Amino acid sequence: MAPESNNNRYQQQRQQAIRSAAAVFAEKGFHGASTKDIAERMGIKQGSLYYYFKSKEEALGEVCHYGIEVYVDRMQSIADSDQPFESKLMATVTSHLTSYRERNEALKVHNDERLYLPEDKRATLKKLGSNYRQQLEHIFEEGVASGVLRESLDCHFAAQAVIGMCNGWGDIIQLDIYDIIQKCTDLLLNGFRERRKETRQ
Amino acid sequence: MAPESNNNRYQQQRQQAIRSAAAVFAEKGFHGASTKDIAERMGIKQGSLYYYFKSKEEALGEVCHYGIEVYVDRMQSIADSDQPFESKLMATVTSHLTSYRERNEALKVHNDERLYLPEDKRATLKKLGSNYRQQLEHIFEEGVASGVLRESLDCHFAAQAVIGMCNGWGDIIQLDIYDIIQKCTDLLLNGFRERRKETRQ
Amino acid sequence: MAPESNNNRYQQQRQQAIRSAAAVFAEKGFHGASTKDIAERMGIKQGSLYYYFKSKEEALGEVCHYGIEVYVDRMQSIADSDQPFESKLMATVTSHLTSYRERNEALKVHNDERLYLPEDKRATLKKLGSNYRQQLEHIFEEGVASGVLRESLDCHFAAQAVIGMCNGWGDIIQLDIYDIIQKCTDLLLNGFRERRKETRQ
Amino acid sequence: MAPESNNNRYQQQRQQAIRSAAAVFAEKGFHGASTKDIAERMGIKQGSLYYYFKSKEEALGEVCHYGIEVYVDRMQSIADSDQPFESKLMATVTSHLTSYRERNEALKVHNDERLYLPEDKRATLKKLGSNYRQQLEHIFEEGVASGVLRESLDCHFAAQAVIGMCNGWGDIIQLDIYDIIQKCTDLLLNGFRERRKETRQ
DNA sequence: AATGAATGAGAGTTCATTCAT
DNA sequence: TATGAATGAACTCTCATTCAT
Repeated sequence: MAPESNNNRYQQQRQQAIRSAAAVFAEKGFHGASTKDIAERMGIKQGSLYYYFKSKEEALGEVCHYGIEVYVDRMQSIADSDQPFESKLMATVTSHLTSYRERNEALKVHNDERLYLPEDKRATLKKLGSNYRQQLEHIFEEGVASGVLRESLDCHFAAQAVIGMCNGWGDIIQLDIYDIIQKCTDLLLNGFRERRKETRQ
Repeated sequence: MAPESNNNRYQQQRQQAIRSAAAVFAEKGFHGASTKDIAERMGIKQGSLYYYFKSKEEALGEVCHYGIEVYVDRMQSIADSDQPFESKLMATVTSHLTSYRERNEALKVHNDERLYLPEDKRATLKKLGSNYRQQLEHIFEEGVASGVLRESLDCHFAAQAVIGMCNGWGDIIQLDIYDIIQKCTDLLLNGFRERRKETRQ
Repeated sequence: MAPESNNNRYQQQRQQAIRSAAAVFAEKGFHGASTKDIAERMGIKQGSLYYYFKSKEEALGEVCHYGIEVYVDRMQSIADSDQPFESKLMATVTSHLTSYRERNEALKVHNDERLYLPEDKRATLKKLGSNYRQQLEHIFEEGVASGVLRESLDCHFAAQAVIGMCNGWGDIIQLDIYDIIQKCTDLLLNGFRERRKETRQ
Repeated sequence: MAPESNNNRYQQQRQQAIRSAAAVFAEKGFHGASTKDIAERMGIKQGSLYYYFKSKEEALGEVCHYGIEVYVDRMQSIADSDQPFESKLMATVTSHLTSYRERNEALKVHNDERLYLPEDKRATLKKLGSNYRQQLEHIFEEGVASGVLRESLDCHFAAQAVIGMCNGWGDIIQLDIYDIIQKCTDLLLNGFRERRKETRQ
């Protein structure tokens, strides 16, 4: 039934389906959303959805994957680049915040609803996610090594804090994103305290 | 049928019901949880729940309210106190993180599931939440006024960032909470950057 | 939900449900019958059926069990009795044919639809069924030992043949059952019996 | 669209389709089997089945017909032959049991699933079936007339008994079929035969 | 001659809710 | 105060069937 090939029409429609599911799951949550909602948003009938997914759960899986993949890929290329620490940090924040904007729905679904996935799918996603956190940790370690960051920094904590803070802006999309990026980066580097003597750099 | 207020036994049982609902909603989400689940956790039968709530939605409302109320109250008393800024900040972080731990379930429900509430209930909760953020903003404003924080600080941003970062630790109950409090406060005040010349404290 | 106890009303209704399911499964087959059919025959609404069964499959299991239990019990008591072989044979045929009449529907369901049961339930029923066949075989062995039947008789074959022949009358309930019993017994007896000079009776 | 008859390739494919349907219906029952199952077994896609059948029900009709036709034809030629009674009986048992083996699936479907056919199709099949029974009855009548069987024999009963007994062996394909034929015939013969002084064989 | 895509009806199942007791 | 019983609406999912290509 479900063609494996590069059948173009099918793949396009399936992508459509994933985006529709993302939107609906983001709005109502996995259990709150019905397959009818998804199909309607896509402009097909409920039963037809099953031509593209073999279950609602599969749809959730696809959405989550779709939501996190770019997000992770970008971090990879940031980590691989050889900018100085400050640039990498800002690039990370930017990536995180703009990914959120572009694929907002799918990423939100990944963050909030992935727990309804079966164990094995969740494990796959988890690997992607840890990957992300580790890369970020590594960036911090480099920052410490290069002397930009304090010796005593708990890099694991730092990575988690960045992620948390960025996720906190998820809903508030209507703000000036570049302003927030700026301010976040500044906060992470310098904190809020009044700077004494001369300032850095 | 539903006794008016100060029948004591009734109020106790109702409180029980709210806590059970909190636990179940936190674990499975609002739509993923059934009234039977809630009743069972409470040790009564499904139908009997309706003696305490007139609908599942009402239960959600109560849980959310219960989840946020102490949280807000504490912020109030922190704001009203006259400690220096640094203390207030740490108190806030502490409050946020320990509220999360104590009423973890209800607070989690508030954060993740309140969107399923009808408009009016949601508005009430939102007011409480904004209240919280405003108080926090005000604390930052005092910090600026007292010279501890930089003149240029965007206090709205700052408040939001604190909330986001703290919320990011929600699931990670098994960590040393006082360590995290310490590190969060430090991050907010000083950032991660290597400190030059002399540091304060 | 489903009370275990000797709650009388519940048990009665459940029995009703089993009988309704038997009738409907017998008429339309397991897959051809719908839970709505069953509920309607019982005079309740479809959803209410699930108060008595947790799945359609469970209903099938109960019907099959109900169908075969008396059938097997009777064979037990025939085997345990100490009538001569001829009487036991006739009693068996009588039991088989009248069980079929009384619980016709449930027994038919057992014979035709039990393959849709999950492995474990089917195993339980199979044990009951083999039990039946073995008892019957044993009766034939006694017949041989007592000299009533020919030495060379394949008792396993004989038992199977009796069962097959009796089952063949399942649909044709409107006949004179005692006539058929008579004729079956006669057919079987004179086929298996050691041939003497002149015949008895 | 559907080509009229003697297009050869079409007829071959259609025959294929019938056999596939037989196999699938036999395994899962009419309602338990899907058109997709049938198509898959045939190596075509679901929708293409409708080039050969205009409905699933038509497929069932064809299978049932296919299942019973040889079965009946053989009985015809046995009845028409002029062997002695004993030979005809054994031929009948042999035919019944081996038809079952050869066309096992289609015949099984005829026996178990024909009830899902619409009234008129079922009537057609019933006529074929009665035909069979009547021919068999007639053979018994000849047996009585020729003095091989007892005067008092109920030939209708006898025919039914033979059919029942033979059908009882339907599932048990793995046995030595010639042994069963032998034993069945012996059982039947010596049961029905007029009892003489000495026995034959 | 065959297929991919879609459909609509109906299936089994769950569940919030009601209510007499 | 609590429950057993029932309900009806909604849900996920399956499937026979159609039809343009």
